[in-house]
Amino acid sequence: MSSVFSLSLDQELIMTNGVNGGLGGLLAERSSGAPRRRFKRYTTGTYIGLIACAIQGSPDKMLTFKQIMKKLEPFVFGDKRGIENNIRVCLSSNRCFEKVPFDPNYPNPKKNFWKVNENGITPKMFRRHFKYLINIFPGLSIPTQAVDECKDNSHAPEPLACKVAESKSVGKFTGPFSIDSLLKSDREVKRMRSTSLEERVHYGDAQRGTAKRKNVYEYEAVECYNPVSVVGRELASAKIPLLSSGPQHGHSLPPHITYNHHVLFSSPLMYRPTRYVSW
DNA sequence: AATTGTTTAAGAACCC
DNA sequence: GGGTTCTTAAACAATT
Repeated sequence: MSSVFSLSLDQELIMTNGVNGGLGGLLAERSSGAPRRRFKRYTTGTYIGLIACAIQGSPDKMLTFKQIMKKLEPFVFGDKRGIENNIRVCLSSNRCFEKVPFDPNYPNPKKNFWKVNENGITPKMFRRHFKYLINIFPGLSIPTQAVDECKDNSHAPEPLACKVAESKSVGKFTGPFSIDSLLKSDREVKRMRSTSLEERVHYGDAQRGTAKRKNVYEYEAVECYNPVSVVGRELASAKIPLLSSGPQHGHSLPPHITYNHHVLFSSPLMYRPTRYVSW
């Protein structure tokens, strides 16, 4: 079975800063012996988002490091080794990426698939690394029907489903994990939840490894109170329609909208068909 | 030797 | 402005 994961060099997925453009900018060449390069933060994309998209665009939702590099190859210019290093750092230091043994019977620490661990995606990470998907997914911002029945929202984990029901918003979903909320300031979101959420399970570090991380995610963990993907829950509770049959702005949702958080990454429609990369 | 993964650290951009 | 987050570089270990 083959799958086509399309990436467009000139659209929102790829970082644009008007200078270098695309990964050619983010992944700029480093001249040997030169002082540490000043990097330009790109507004709409990061390594994490890109890697996640590459992985989720694969048929099995997991790739080896080599396969990841292969997927991103068209966007890699210049110092390939440095870029590989950066991607490795990203993979091994972020909890949103998870290793899967190449062969479970013979686990090998150096031979793994990498997959996206949605449990490791916090709202903050979502905003930072995936928010550009909002522009690609009209369904994430369209008015939605009120989600007023917990029992019918069987695809969504209970805690959020009930929270959504509490909000009873007609027209637009405004729950704590609504896209709007996700795009609001963390402070606002935390204030919204502070009165209703009691015990939260600490997630540990969203990133692994470095010393400077050790106290970083203390408060961020507050946003993850259930071992279920925050992103997935958000989409579930908002009953995001599949893009292929999604409603237009101002239209009501079709009756049989099912929760499929994989749409976040898997739909080929998330990319404009400007340039395709197949694998 | 090459590849893969982990860890540390510094600097810069981002966010509150 | 200060804390946080991301990018980059580099060293190192383990494995192929």
